[in-house]
Amino acid sequence: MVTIADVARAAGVSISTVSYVMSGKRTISQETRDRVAEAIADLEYSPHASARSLASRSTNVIGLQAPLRAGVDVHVVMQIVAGIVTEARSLQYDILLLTSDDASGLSHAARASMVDALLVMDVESDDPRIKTLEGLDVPSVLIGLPAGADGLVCVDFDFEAAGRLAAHRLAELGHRRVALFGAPAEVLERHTSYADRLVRGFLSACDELALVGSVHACPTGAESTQVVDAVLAAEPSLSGILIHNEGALPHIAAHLASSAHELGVIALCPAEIAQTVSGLADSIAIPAEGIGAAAADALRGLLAGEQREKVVLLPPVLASAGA
Amino acid sequence: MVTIADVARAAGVSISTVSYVMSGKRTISQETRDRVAEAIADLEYSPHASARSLASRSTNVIGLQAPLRAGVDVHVVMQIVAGIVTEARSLQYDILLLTSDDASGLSHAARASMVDALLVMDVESDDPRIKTLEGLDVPSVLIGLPAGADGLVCVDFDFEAAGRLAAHRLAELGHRRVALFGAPAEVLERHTSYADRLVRGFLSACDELALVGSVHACPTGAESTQVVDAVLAAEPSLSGILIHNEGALPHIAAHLASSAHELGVIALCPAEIAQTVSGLADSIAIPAEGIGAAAADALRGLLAGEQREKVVLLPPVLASAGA
DNA sequence: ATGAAAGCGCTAACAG
DNA sequence: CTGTTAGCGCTTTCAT
Repeated sequence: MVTIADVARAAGVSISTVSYVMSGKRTISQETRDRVAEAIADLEYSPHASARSLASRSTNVIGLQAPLRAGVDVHVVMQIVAGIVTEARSLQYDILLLTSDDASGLSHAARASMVDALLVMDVESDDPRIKTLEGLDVPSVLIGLPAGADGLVCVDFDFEAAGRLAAHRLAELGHRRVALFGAPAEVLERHTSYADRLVRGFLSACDELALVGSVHACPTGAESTQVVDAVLAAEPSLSGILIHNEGALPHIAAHLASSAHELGVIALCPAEIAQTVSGLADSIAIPAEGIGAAAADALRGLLAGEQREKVVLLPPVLASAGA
Repeated sequence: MVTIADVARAAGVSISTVSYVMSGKRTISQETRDRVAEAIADLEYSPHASARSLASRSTNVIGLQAPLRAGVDVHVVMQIVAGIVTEARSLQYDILLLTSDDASGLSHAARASMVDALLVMDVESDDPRIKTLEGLDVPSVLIGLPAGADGLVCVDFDFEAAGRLAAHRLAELGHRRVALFGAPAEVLERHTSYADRLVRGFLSACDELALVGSVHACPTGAESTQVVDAVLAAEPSLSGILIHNEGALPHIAAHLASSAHELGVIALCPAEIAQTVSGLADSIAIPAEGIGAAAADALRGLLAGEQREKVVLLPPVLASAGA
């Protein structure tokens, strides 16, 4: 392997000069800088990451805990990760995908100095990882907005506002009886932060608007249409619905299109998903990639020691459906 | 931070003893081992990953290049990654998600000694990363089966056999004119390894069976039904199809269910996806998580210096559709 | 503007 | 069975 000593020798300078050329932390004569740069290029030198982080006490790596389990909307997760990765690359950070998804995985990564910061996805309303994170000496950002994370930076889409927005829009379209078809039961039962907040926003707005609103867990896939049919059977005057479930959306949309019911449908999902479905009244886009980018940027801010707001919520925007 | 010296002091032994207790590379008396273990637990010691890898010349990290771009089947990608992560955890490896998706990202990770091995997904039939990988001194595994990767270990689902299997099954069901509705055009145009192989297997089997077979790129979403309609219009006697496109599958299935055409449909997708769709004749499961696990295991084999076959292809299995 | 050298925390000889 | 110590490759004081 090529070491900094090889580069120094090739360039006819000392080791520290090579180091300073790379870091820019010292003024170096143009001539020397060129010779070093040339040697680096010639030898295809890349500094040994571990040696560097041992000496500098920083890794340029962000630890990421991402949900790979079932029930989550995979497009959303992938896009958030893509956003994180893209932003991280521009900041010269790499992403360590933690292979353990509990609190101990986080503290291990931190104590072993594997990461400069931690990014935690799929946060539950009352998440045990929160107190662990608060006790660590590496900065962290949550994607989600759990209860009692006062000390931590949280970034997410504003699902509560999205729920309210959807209810308002349904009311505006003249619907009086409305329903939210949401995440699969396992996600709701875990009290995943975003699902809880969406429900809260939707129902509270229904209350204020004197709408009759209900919430239904919704399985992924064709089964979802049975849930919809059951709800419609029980409440025939239901006329407007909000769907927050990627996997169910196309099935429900197709089902309603070929059925007698005239339902106003709002979809809450990434814009690209909404585009692939026809028959929607409106949609509210989940800016998934933006969430990831915002989270990575918040982390950059923390790492740079900036003073930041603790909570960043991306606002929902109503879009008329393409069809 | 807690260092090995702290542990040694607390346990009343030398630092090398602590090191050997952790690695098990030396026989240590039970008593000493217990004292050290206790000190480690008390102090919540985790060895500094960089210091360890600098000294030991290994990182216990696998570098992963995963496709986060559009067009790929996100479920498949997520499940493959989940398989990799799960297997990696059991092997005590972490996953570094490389934020650059080109050849230079691979050689950088290798030269900087950031990883012990590389795992590359979304391989194209003639992929520029192949010769880069061959020149590196870290072992690597490709997920895919490109042309001319003679020196490299490749793991994948046997898409060619799957294409043949589907054609045989369609023939068996009595269809004479068949079509493959495959990945989006951008994926086919990139000559992604799996898409190429599926086409090859499907068409060659059609040939042998004297079926009239055709292949059609297929957009994701409701638009896909237009492609199907267009093909059916041009070839009304088409009676059997193979769908290899997660994002199009539910739309096409729903569309055909409410249309006059009586088509035999085989889906090629993860089993969980097939389950969510009704109206399928049969399905062939893509064992996505298994691919990831097999790839990680192949890497483990390489790292352990085992003699291994260069190509591992998971065989396709026909499943009657749940509905 | 440049060098020399002292660590960073650990592993693995080498020495009992 | 255990301890001492020389590196691993780099960053960063001190020097000059």
